[in-house]
Amino acid sequence: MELEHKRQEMEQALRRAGYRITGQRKAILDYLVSTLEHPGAYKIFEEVKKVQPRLSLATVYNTLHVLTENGLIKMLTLRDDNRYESNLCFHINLICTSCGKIQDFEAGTHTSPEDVREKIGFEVMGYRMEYHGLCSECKAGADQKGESG
Amino acid sequence: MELEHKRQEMEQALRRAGYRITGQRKAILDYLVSTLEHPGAYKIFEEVKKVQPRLSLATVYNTLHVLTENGLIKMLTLRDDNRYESNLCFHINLICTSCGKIQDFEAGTHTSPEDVREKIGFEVMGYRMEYHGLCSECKAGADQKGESG
DNA sequence: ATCTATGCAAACATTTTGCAGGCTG
DNA sequence: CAGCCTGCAAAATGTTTGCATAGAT
Repeated sequence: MELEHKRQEMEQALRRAGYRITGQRKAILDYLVSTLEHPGAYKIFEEVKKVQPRLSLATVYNTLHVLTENGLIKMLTLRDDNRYESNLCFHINLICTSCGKIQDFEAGTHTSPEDVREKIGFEVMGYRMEYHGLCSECKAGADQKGESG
Repeated sequence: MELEHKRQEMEQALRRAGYRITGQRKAILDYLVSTLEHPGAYKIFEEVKKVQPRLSLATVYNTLHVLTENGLIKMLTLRDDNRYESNLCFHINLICTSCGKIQDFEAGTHTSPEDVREKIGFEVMGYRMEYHGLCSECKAGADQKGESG
């Protein structure tokens, strides 16, 4: 199964990075790769608890932290809560301002709001674009360190 | 002065919406339109307090809420805190993953990561695109209400 | 004069931390 | 078997709320 494969890859990545694979982490990975929702920490806690009844919220936070740090999942931060997604391919997050649902939309290079409306009926009212990276100052600092080593 | 003008327009908008223009709100608007930083609530509190010493944090939150609700400012939510900006023209938020600084980049229709690097030396490592609007279900609901009224 | 907005502090929700013991490798 | 990871509960952080009073219109 495709998802099973994806989870196994994530486990390998964790192992390689020196982390242990516990039942809790497995279960959290399972849930994250299988859901299309963009769950928050508490939602993850509730869902995974069905499989791991003794799970604690702190463990969820710990695991999410580890996964984020290692680039295995991404954190979306909405106005009131943090959500997580395991879909790392580039896509547009469609955020409904009415019900709060988040969908992913696979984007081509020149995807436009019209494409989104035509294909899945999502009505775009506004958008936001973020680039993450290094500002010129920080890049200069990083370059210096890199050159000297 | 341009900024003064912008603040006055925001005051008018608030007045039209039935809000009162208090010294605190004026001062907060003043600060928001004048800064290029993307301050969080506490930063705003600290800065505006220099002008309005009796200002309370709750008032800052209240005002930010009112301004956001009325579309006069936008909230950026980062991983750990919420930031605000009064720049409503479309632009790309350049978020430095090293120092956390946020800059705005005026974007054309086809701005690319290369443009950003060439023009201001920001090195793009990743990006995120969000569309905000109505999902198909919510749109259907809104249409029904609209038609029956 | 009216009624909203303020300041203060307590309430709240969410995330992090510290410690003793269990489990992975 | 060693040391990381877990669960629990308490601590820390950021935001909201309730109430009496000041202040805008």
